[in-house]
Amino acid sequence: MARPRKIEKDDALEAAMQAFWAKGYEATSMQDLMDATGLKKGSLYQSFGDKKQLFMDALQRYADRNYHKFKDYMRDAASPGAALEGFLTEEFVGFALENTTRQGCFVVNSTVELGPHDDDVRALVHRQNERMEALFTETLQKAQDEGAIRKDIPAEDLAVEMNVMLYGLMADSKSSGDAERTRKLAANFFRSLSP
Amino acid sequence: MARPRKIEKDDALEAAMQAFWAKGYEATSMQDLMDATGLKKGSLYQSFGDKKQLFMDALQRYADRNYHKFKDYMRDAASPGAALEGFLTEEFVGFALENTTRQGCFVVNSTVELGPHDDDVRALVHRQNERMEALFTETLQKAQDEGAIRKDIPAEDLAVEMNVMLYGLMADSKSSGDAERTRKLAANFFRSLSP
DNA sequence: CCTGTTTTTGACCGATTGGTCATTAACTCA
DNA sequence: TGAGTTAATGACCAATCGGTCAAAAACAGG
Repeated sequence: MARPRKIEKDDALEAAMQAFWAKGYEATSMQDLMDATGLKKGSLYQSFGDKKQLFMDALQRYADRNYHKFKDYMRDAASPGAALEGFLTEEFVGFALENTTRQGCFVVNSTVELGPHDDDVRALVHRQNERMEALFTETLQKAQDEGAIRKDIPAEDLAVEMNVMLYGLMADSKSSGDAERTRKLAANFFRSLSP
Repeated sequence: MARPRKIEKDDALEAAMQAFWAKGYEATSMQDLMDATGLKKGSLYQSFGDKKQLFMDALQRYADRNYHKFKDYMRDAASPGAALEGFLTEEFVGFALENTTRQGCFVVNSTVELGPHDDDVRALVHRQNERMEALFTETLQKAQDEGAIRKDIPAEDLAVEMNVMLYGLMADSKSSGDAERTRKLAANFFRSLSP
C-alpha cells in the first residue's frame, strides 16, 4: 500500500546505541546520530520520536542484551560457584581487556550522567538493578548451599554488593584502563565472597 | 595602580565547582557559570581561561578538599580500625544521606563523563586515586597490625578494592538515592574487610 | 585633576544545537 | 495507469553554544 522502508529500524537503533554508549547523551549530537545510523534527520525523528526517546530505546536495548548475556553465562556454567568465579575473573576481565576505548558500561554511564535529573533513566536503571541483583541472588544462594560462598551474609546482600562492585569497576576502568588492576580487583573480590 | 577586583576569585571558583559538580561538564553552559558565579562572561575568560580550564581548576579544588577531609578523619580517629569502620559506616553514609540532590562524587562523575576522551581529566583522576589509595593503604596496614583487618590480602589490594567500592557506591547513589541501601552496603563491605 | 593600569562589561561573532515541515520519491492496490 | 499511502529528504527555524573584543569604569600614583 505504501513505500517500504529502506533501512532496518533495528540496525539504526544498534548504531545509535553505539554512538550514545561511546560519548554519552549530551555529547552526542543529532549530526553524530545521523552519521552513525546513515539516516537523515527527518527519518530519525519520524522513526524514533525525539533525541531523548531514541536514547531511552538504545539504553533499554543495551540493558536487555546485558541481562540476557549474564543470565546465559550463569545457566551454562558447570556449577553456581564456578559461574560466579568464572564470571568475575574471566568474563568480566575479558570485557575489560577488550575495553580499549574505555566505553565502560552504558547503564553506569547513563546513571552518572542523567540519573540525578531524569526520572525515566532512573526508573530504567532501577528495574535493571532489580533483575540483575535477582539473578546474582539466585546464583549466590545456590553457591551458598554448595558451600562455595560464605554464608554469614545473606545472598541478597552479597548480590547487591556484587552489583555495586561491578559499578565501581566499570567507572574505574573509564580512566584507569589498566587490565591488571581490573584482574586483581575481580579476583580479590571473589576471594572476599568465599567462605 | 589599577582597578581592584570586585569579586573574589576563590568565591567564583567555589561557585563554578558547585555548578559543574551538579550538572557535569557538557550540560553546564557558560550562562550557568555566569549565573552561579555572578561574573560576566568576559571576566570568567580573563580570570580562568576557557571553560575547560575552569573545569579543571574546579575539579582539582574538589579533589584536594576530599583528600584532606579523608586524611583528617583518619588522623583524628581513636584507632586505625575505628577509623575505617567509622569512615565507612558513618562518615560515608552521612554523606549519602545529605546527598538529596544525588550529586554523587565530582571525581567519579568526571571520570565517567570525560575520562575516556580527555587526557587531562584522566591524569588528574589517576593522581587522586594514587594518593587516596596510599592513604587507605597506610590505615589498613596499621589496622592489620592491630588485628582489626584481615591479613590474607595485602593492604595495598584492600585499599584499591575499597576505593573502587566507593566509586560504585557513588555511582549507584546517583540513581538509587536509597540511604538504607547505602548503609547496608557500607556495613557489609566493612564486614568483608574484617578477619 | 590627569594619566596609566587593570577590571568589568555587554554587544557581537560564527558555528552548532535540537527540532519542524512541505516536498518529493517509492511503493501497493484497484 | 492512476489514486492512495507512507518513507525519505533537505531546506529551514529560533535558540543557544563557547568565545572575542573594544569600550567603559574604577581605582592608583603623580
